[in-house]
Amino acid sequence: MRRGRPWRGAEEGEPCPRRLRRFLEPCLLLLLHKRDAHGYELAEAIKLFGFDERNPVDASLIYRTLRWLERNGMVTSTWDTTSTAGPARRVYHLTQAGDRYLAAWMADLRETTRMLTAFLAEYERHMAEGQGEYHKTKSTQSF
Amino acid sequence: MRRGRPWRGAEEGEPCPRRLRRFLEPCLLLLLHKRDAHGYELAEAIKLFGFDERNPVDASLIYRTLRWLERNGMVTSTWDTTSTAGPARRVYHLTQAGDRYLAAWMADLRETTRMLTAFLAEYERHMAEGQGEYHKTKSTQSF
DNA sequence: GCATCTATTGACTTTTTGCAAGTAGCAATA
DNA sequence: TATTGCTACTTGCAAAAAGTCAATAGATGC
Repeated sequence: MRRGRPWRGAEEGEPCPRRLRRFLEPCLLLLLHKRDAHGYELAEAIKLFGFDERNPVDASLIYRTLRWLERNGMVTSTWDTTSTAGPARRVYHLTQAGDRYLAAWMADLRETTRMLTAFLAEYERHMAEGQGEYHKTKSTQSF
Repeated sequence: MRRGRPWRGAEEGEPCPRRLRRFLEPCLLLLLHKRDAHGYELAEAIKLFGFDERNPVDASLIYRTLRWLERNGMVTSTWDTTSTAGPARRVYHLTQAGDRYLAAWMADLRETTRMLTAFLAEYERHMAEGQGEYHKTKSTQSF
């Protein structure tokens, strides 16, 4: 699988690639809310959530996250040895705790979206007001 | 200043407190786009962006981020010794590179918001469809 | 036999954040 | 004038999160 590229700082004037901390958790949980699945499969499906070629996730991070979710009772797993091809697969299953955890994550992400939207609006408002120029207001003024 | 509380994992069924990686950068840059300011002042103003009592940022992170921005040419700083009260203040000033960096951050945050909104919509869609129940679809179905 | 795809794991490193302590100037007040 | 409190900034260390890389291994097709 493709690997995540490192961020070389501000050299190219590019900000750190947008990433929400632990965002893989709600992604995996939502997929498992739909149906049971194994890691490799989830690694493919996760691309639908914006983890494509331009923003890849390392497979090991997916597996690690799944094991963390299991250790914390959010999912359970069983080995599927009747696989059609390749080695055995660890198939994950969402628990009730995982279901609640997902709901809490979603509430949190809604809040994050609200906050982000407000932040972006504030930026637009400020830029519209000052025609994109900076350090133009007196330093005694409040923000 | 108040400190950020640690996250004790999934024990309480709570997700990791919403945080965008390095989100302090665009926050500080936007404030400095408005006018020059020193760290302590920025630490107060940043609360407007959702860093309040429930979601505090450690002051040291603010100062560290400012020094990082300076090392990378996004801001410059000078000492203000004519302060009305307390010790000298390091006053930060946005550079043109910082201005561009902020613009790149904003483009990135807009993209993040789009992605997040799509993710939330997909969750709602799925929940509306299945009445909130999970593991109900056949494992042969795609996601 | 060898390459390729499927599938998972573990070790190591770096980045980012959290936490604590330290320094220090100035002002009010007891 | 000693103490407290607010302003203001810095540093070191630890922990959390993420990135990097390599290894293992079954199955299939050439």
